[in-house]
Amino acid sequence: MQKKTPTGTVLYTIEQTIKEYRKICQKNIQKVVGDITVDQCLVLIILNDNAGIPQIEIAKLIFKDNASITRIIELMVQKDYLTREVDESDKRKSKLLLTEKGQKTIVLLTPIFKLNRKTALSGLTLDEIELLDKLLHKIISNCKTS
Amino acid sequence: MQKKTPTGTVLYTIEQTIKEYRKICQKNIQKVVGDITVDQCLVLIILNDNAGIPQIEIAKLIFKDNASITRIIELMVQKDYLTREVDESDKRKSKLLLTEKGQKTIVLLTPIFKLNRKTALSGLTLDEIELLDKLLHKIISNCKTS
DNA sequence: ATTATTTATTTGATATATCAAACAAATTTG
DNA sequence: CAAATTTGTTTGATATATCAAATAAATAAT
Repeated sequence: MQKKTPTGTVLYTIEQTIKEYRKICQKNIQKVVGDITVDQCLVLIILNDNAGIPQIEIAKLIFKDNASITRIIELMVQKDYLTREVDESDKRKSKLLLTEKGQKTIVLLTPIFKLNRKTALSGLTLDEIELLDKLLHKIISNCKTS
Repeated sequence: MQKKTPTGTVLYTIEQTIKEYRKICQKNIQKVVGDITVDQCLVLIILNDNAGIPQIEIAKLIFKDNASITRIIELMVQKDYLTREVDESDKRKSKLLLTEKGQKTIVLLTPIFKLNRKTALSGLTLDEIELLDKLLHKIISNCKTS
C-alpha cells in the first residue's frame, strides 16, 4: 500500500496529480494562445467573471500570495491583456479591466478550460468526484486547524 | 455542486490541498530545523534511503525537473547538508552523500514527517485514503495519455 | 576507431511562491 | 482632529518551476 520512500504516500500523489494537470493545461493553452501561462489565464477568467474585484480577492480565489498576484498582473498589463488604474473610490486599490485582447483571449480559452477538466476527470463518476472533493476538503481542514 | 468560478472545481481543490499541506509541513519543519525547505527535506530523505541515486532519479521520485534538482542540491551543498563528487564509474553523474549535519537532520525530521502526514490524514479511514489515491491516479493517467 | 546518438547534468531566461518589510490610503480610537 | 491600527498593494530576497540550449561523458552504429 505504501512504497519505500515517503513519496509513496497519498499526499505525494496529490502533488503529482496537480503537476500533471497543470502540464496538460499549459500544453492545450499554448496551442491557442502563445504568450500566456496557466496562472495568467486564471487571473483573466477571474477578472472576466468578477469585474472590479480587488487583487486581494483574486489571490484568495486562486490560492496565491498577494505578491504573486501583483507580479502576474504586471506581466499581463505589459502584454496588453489588462489595464490598471487607481480606483478613485479607494486609492489603495487598483481598477483592473480586460483589454480587447484580454476579452478575445477569454473567448479562445473558455473551451480549452472545459476540455482540460473533461480530460482530467474522464472516467470518474459524479459521485466519485464529489467524494474526492470531500476527502480533499477534509485534509484542507485538518491542515488549517493544526 | 460547482461554484461560479472555474476555481470551484475539484481540480482546484487539489491545488488548494497541496498548498495547505505544504504550509503545515514547512511550519513544522521550521520548528526543528531553521534553514531547510520542504523540497530540500525531500531530497535529503531520498538520498538517505537510496545511497548513490543519480539526480535524474531523485527528480522522478519527487516529480521535479532536473534543473530544479541541480539547484536544490547546490543550495544543500552550500549549507553543508550534502557533499558532491564526480562519480568515477560514470563521470557524468555526481556522487551525493549526506554530511554529518545531513544525517543529524534526518533524525530530527523523521518524526516531523510522520506527524505531518498523520495530521493531514487524520479522520480519514484507510479505505478512504486508498480510494483517494485511486481516484488521483486515474486523473494522473487521464492527463498523461491525453 | 570515428561518428552519431543518448544520457546526466548544468546554465540561462522567465514565471511563480513565500516571507518580511515598506508604503500609502482608509478607518478606528482616544 | 491627531495618533494608532488596519487594509491593499508593492518591493526585495530567496527558492522553485519550466523550457530550451549547452556540455560532457557514455554508448551505439557504421
